[in-house]
Amino acid sequence: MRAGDIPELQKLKLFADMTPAHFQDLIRAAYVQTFPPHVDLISEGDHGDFLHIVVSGSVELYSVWNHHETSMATVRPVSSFILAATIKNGPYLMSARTLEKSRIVLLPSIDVREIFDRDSGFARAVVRELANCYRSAVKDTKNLKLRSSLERLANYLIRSHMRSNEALVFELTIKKRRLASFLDMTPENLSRAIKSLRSYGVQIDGTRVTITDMNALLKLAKPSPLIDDYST
Amino acid sequence: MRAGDIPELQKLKLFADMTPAHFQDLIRAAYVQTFPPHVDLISEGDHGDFLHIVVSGSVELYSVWNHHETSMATVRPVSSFILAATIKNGPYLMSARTLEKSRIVLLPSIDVREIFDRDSGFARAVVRELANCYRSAVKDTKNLKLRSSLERLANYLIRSHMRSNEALVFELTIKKRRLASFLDMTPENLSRAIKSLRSYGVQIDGTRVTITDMNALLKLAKPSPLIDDYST
DNA sequence: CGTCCTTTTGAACATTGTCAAACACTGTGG
DNA sequence: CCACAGTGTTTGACAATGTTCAAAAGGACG
Repeated sequence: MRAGDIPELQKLKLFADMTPAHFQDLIRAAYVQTFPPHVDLISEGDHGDFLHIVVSGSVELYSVWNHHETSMATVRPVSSFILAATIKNGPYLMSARTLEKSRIVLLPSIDVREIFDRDSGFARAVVRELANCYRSAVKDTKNLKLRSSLERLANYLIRSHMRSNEALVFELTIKKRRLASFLDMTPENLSRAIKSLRSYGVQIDGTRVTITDMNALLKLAKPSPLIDDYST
Repeated sequence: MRAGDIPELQKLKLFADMTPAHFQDLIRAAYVQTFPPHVDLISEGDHGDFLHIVVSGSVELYSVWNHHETSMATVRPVSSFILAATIKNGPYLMSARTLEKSRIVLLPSIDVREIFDRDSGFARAVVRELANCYRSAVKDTKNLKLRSSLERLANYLIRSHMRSNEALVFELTIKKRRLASFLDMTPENLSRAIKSLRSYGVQIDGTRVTITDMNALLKLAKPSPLIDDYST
């Protein structure tokens, strides 16, 4: 692969501060692949031989234990995933599958670790990225432990609202089934929670969300920059 | 502060790979302080001006939202905490308080960031540390989402058992109240869960845990290296 | 138009949380 | 050394929350 092949890669902050020569080295052995929807990319427990980057489409990170499955996150372009396993040269802690047709760049972990040792700009970018990942994960834990499922749903909607330029009408970007799992609820429980939100000025019809009383919703959700991520 | 003042610091993998000169620079402006039990060290939302290192005693990391508090982790010697906030120069996501009389080293964040930029050995160590923190946090989330409270307790006991050299009789190192919060249960619920574990060959009397049927406990807990940390 | 999948609804059930009270443990001061 | 206060833990009754199972309703797509 060459530097110009995937211009989207340049958008990644992870690669912004490295020397062009090292960037070349990094992507020389990389390759891009387009996957159909619902294809397993990696499986937890496997060894992390590649750093993955979603160039288009979207990828679900999920985990399984004792026949239960839970949705951990959705990765959207342009972002890398499982950086920690790559750097640590350890097993993946999460599985990943495509949600839709997706283009994925695969960077051999060994090259990532090698360039990481040689290029201090890249090393710093890796640190920033890992610090962000860690802080997101801490926020996830707080969200789960400190809030009820109704409060988690309310905050999820507020985050979605922020990401859609504060529109009061917007579309859910994931299926309700997966949203339920992401919020640690059953689909039935989510369905009922959605009904309960009507008394807080939220209408959800199919995938279309309409917020009619933001104050009531905020009063319930009590969003906090120390728990909720308004970036991404 | 001088390099020889706190020999315990040398034990930290975080400082193992840096040049002695940079280590000197890093700890020059640092200071050690001994705190009584139950003293607040940092408060979430505050700005991260110091990297903290527990030299002796122990520290609880906890979080608060909407008048609820939850215990996030216990930091034992010799470990740093809130490295991510230091590196990111961002607000703390968790509060910290001493659990007992504790000696804490305080390293000015600005120095940590400066040496981080100059010393690539240190930078790599920071990356390793953050990657570990992130992976621990992911495991926490999986533990919370995939397991029931009884299963979390069972796995907590198995981890404690491993840490006490696989002894079948050992002491709980934290008060049940905090353990409950850490496991995301109420004290009452924990108390009942402990009783339920009797049918899985676990007796808990005060702080003394006795495992009489490890097979039964393992069958319930189904521990996994992809969720449980047997290190620390 | 069916078929498959998701979502919704209802009812029974399980789990967990809340509140109040009893009990146990710890350390203090008399 | 004991009485006692203060804290932490346990227990019981009950309420709230969340899950399971079964079935119906709605959508997507060949």
